[in-house]
Amino acid sequence: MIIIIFIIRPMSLRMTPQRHAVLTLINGSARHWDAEAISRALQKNDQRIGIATIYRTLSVLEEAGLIAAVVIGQRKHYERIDKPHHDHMVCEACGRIEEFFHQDIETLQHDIAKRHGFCIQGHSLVIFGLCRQCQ
Amino acid sequence: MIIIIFIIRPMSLRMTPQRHAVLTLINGSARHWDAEAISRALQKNDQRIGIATIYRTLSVLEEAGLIAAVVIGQRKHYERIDKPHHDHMVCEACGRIEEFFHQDIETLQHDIAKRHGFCIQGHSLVIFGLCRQCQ
DNA sequence: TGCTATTTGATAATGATTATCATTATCTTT
DNA sequence: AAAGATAATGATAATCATTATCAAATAGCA
Repeated sequence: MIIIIFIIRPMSLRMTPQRHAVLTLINGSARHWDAEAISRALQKNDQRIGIATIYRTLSVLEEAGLIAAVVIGQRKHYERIDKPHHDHMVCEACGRIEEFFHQDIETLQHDIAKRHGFCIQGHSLVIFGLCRQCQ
Repeated sequence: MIIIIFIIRPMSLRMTPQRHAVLTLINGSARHWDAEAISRALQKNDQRIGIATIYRTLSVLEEAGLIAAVVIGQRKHYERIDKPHHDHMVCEACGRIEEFFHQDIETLQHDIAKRHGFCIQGHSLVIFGLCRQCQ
C-alpha cells in the first residue's frame, strides 16, 4: 500500500528528492506533523530542505491527495493519508494528539447538519483537556 | 442580564471607552466577530480604536470571562458570553456561521474521552460545507 | 543528450497578532 | 476638585507562520 502511494503521482507532479523525503517521513508513522516539526526532523536526518519548500511541498502533496491535513488549534497539521477518518483529542499540557473515531457521533453530525439544510463537506472535532499522563 | 454584565467587572480591570465599545458591539447580537470585523464595525460608528487595542481588549475581556472565544478555521472569533454552549456549522462559500447544539453528541464525546482516560476541558466541533443558500 | 517546464533555496513580502514606549486616562483617596 | 498610582491607549516595531519572488537547479521526456 505504501509502495503504491510512492509510485502513483498525479500528472505533471514531479517526484523530487525533497518531496520524497517529506512523504517518507509522514508515511513513516501515524504521527501528526506541522511544517516546523517536519523541517526539524528532516534536518536531524541530514536532509536540509528550505522552509519555503517544506510549506510548498506539504501544500502540493495535500492537493494531490497524497497526505492529509487537519487544523488543530490554529495551526495546520499533516498526517498520512491512509488512515481511516478520525478526530482528535489534544492534551493541553504536553501537546500529545490522540485519535478517536465514534460512529454515533459521525451519524449525529450528519443528522443535525441535515436538519439545518446544511450540505456537509467535512468536519473538525477536537476535544482538548489533559491526557492520562498529565493528570 | 446584559446590564449586569456591563456593571460587573473583575478587580483592577478598568472600563475604558474602548473596552465598553467592544463589549457593547459584541453583546449587541449573536454574531461571531474576529478582530478585523470588530475594528471595521466600530470605525463605521466613528469609533476609531487602534488595532492593537482591539486585540488587547478582546484578550482581556476573554480572560475576564466577559466574552467567549472560539477558534473557527485557523482564526479566533469572539461572541457574547451569555449563549449556552454550542458548536458551529460554517459555510465554505459565504462564510456564514450557524450554531447548533446536540445533547447526544455532547454525551458521546464525554464517553469516548473517558474511555481514553482523557480529562476534558473543552471541545471544538465545526462542521463545514455549504449552507442552504449557497447550495 | 538536449530541452522544457517544474522546482528549489534564499530572501523578501504578507498578514495576523503581540511587544514596546511615551502619553493618556481610570479610579481611588484626600 | 486635585493628586497619585497604575492601567490602558495608539502608533509603530517586532514576531511568527506562511507565501511570493526570482535566478539557478533539476526532473522527466523525447
